[in-house]
Amino acid sequence: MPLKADLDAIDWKILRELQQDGRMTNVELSGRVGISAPPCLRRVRRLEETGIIRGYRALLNAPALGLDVVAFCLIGLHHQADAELKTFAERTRGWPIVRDAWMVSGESDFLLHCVASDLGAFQTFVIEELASAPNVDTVRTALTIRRVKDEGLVAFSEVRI
Amino acid sequence: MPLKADLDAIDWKILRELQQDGRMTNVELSGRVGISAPPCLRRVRRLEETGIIRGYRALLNAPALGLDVVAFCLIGLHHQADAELKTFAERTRGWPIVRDAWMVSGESDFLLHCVASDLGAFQTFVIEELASAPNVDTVRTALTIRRVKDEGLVAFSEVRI
DNA sequence: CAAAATCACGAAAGATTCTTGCGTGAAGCG
DNA sequence: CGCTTCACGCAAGAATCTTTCGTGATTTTG
Repeated sequence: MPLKADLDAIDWKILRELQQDGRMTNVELSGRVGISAPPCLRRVRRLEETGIIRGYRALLNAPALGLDVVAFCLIGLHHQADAELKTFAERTRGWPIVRDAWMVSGESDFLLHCVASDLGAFQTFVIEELASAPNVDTVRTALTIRRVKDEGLVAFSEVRI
Repeated sequence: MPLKADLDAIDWKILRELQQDGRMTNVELSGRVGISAPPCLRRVRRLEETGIIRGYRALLNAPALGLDVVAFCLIGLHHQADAELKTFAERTRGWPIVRDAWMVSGESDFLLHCVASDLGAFQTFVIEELASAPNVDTVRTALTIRRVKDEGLVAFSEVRI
């Protein structure tokens, strides 16, 4: 399996640890991956600078914040030319309810991850904003009941090189 | 809009900042939200202890790690009794390719966020693992072309109380 | 209405951590 | 074989974290 960056086993451990706890101190991290603090920090900086680590984020508890509705929307457009795709992608960035969005291939053209305070707010968004947006053909929604799994990008079992 | 926790404007600012940069130092954070470091740290600890902040995570760049395929799978089961739903939910936790998963209502029963090194690995997973798992009725996949939006849970414009 | 209690803030100080600057040893190359 | 390169780890200064404590504002209570 070819890699686009040359990471050794220690780098993978660092990624795994920071994925589990992004606020871990460097000394704690260095101890877990088996090297001293200075080279550990240099590795983390390198991973950040090369873009392998895109950033750090606090994970928030939606229900505790009064955000009771998490849903996914699959959007089909009438026309899928490059300009239309870009136009719709830009539109998603203006909708605060849409937390992240993907352009996809398959039966739909976009997949939207939405968070709203209640069902009414979500339905208003779907009807008045999403479905009535230009070029939108189909809107299929899936309301989430509960999160079943929540890991980072890299599997914990992953060990390479 | 009723909230399940009593957060003031400063708490919302903290959540917004830590969502954008989860590794921000406490002094930097305290300066941004307009209070001194000690009370700021107390607020962060409180948000962590009450579970409003679920954790911190490094965001990784999938293509740079040789993970070229990101896809979503919509799964329909034959039987949706509680036991069957739990069984399938448990099964998703054993699949490393599945990074996070939701139980949903609508046309499907589960939505899986999958990451694989290449199309072959993903197809093997879909055919040999997913579609052939017990009780699985339908599998619809949407391969992602690119990420169009990527924010945290709380909108940056959000200001409450 | 006044007194007590509660709460959160901010200053100060000690402990921890970060970060940089070398010196050392191993691996790759001419 | 010797030079270069690279990454590690020690040590020290700078920055940050974290606790303690005093103060003032708000709320509760008699």
